[in-house]
Amino acid sequence: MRLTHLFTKTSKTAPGDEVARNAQLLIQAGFIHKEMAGVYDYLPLGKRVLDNIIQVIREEMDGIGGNEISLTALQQKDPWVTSGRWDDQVMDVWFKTKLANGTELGLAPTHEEPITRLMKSHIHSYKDLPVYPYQFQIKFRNELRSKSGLMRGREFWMKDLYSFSRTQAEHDAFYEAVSQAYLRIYDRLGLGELTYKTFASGGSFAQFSHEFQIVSPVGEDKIFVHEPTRMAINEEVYTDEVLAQLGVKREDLVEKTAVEAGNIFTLGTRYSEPLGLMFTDEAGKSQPVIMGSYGIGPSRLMGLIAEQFADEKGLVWPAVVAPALVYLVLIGEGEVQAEADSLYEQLQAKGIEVLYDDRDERPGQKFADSELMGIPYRVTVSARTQASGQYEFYVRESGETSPLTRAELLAKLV
RNA sequence: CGGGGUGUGGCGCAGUUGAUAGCGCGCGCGGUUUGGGACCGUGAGGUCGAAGGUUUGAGUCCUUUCACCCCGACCA
Repeated sequence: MRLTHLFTKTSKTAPGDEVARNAQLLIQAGFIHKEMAGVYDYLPLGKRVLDNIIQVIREEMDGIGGNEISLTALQQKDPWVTSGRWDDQVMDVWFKTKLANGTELGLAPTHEEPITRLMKSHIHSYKDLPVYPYQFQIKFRNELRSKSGLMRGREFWMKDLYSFSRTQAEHDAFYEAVSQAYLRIYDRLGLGELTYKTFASGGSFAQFSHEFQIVSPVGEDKIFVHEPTRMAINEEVYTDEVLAQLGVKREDLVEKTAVEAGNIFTLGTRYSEPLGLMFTDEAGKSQPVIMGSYGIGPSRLMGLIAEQFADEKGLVWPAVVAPALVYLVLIGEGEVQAEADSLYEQLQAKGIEVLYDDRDERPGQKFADSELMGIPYRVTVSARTQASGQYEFYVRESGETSPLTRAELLAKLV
């Protein structure tokens, strides 16, 4: 993309009403725009980052047999009444609204009820199982207090996967497959070293659920990490009984602050039973489907990655999620511009995402913007580089600069 | 929802014991510049969050209210 085609602007100053580093930088660099507390618009560059995160998750979900769908945000009251979760005392984050005729509706904070009801049209026999629908969707949660920029919004992106299995063993195997896929996701996003699969409270059908906690000073959760096994325990289940059960000793655990970036739940028949999602087994007997739900918040991950890798100059995106791989700086006009144009075309033709700074701006402004935006690599084309026959290649993360010919540059990027 | 803080051009801010608003950035125009956020000149842009009140006079004082941020309680 040419920057002359990009409508967003960077700002020299951080917004005064944000304290969270992720929100400050993302707004300053023009990635997002705040509508209200906990509600943000994604602008072109921010949308790319979000989409890149989503794509990594999508690939991993498809890899374990997921079927991508898109459910509605508007929710009919009935299935939620049936499950017992329409009550504001039970589900205290509801946004509720009404049809013109007065019928009550809700804005989905999660999707167990509708997906369970929906699957009744498609699951009848053991031959129809197991299945794993998932989606990326904006969830609505009326939090008492939103905070920390993208980390905790009232409207946020979520990947929610639901599993429908015949037996507990079949469920357990898939649960483990999701767990492995999640670890691969955090790894690919550059967060692997910081991620701990964490034991958390489970519910009626399992003693534990598992959270994927990413160690970060801006976290809201306290976890106790067992480094040798890279396992952790959320403080909510940090008891002597649990420690004994998991075979770890208190003195081997280190307390850390972390951000919950994903969680996986065994639901058992919590929803299938009341909503009547049954299948006929091999013996011709009707059985409730065994379910699980598996969430990851792509928007929270975006905030976390922004926060985690930023430095004093601005954002620093890992290449997989960056809005572009290369920031191409043009300094000059005429032949120099023709050279930059041709490089831009060639990189694009090779499938490399490039932000081409073809604006009529001072070099300093272009350099500063490339750093604020956190694009992994910067290539400068100027009269100087024309004369030497080598571009200036700059790595955002390390700050290192080196001269490269076009062939060398292509070899490095492709 | 309890406690604390903040609302003044697009952004960041100043505004004294009350006298009808200013600075920087950004933006328009003219010119000089062109490898680290240039410079000179000139201009546009604000019912001071909202409503009510006190006063000859309110950005400033009083009341109510809305919004935003932080801490706490609660959550992907």
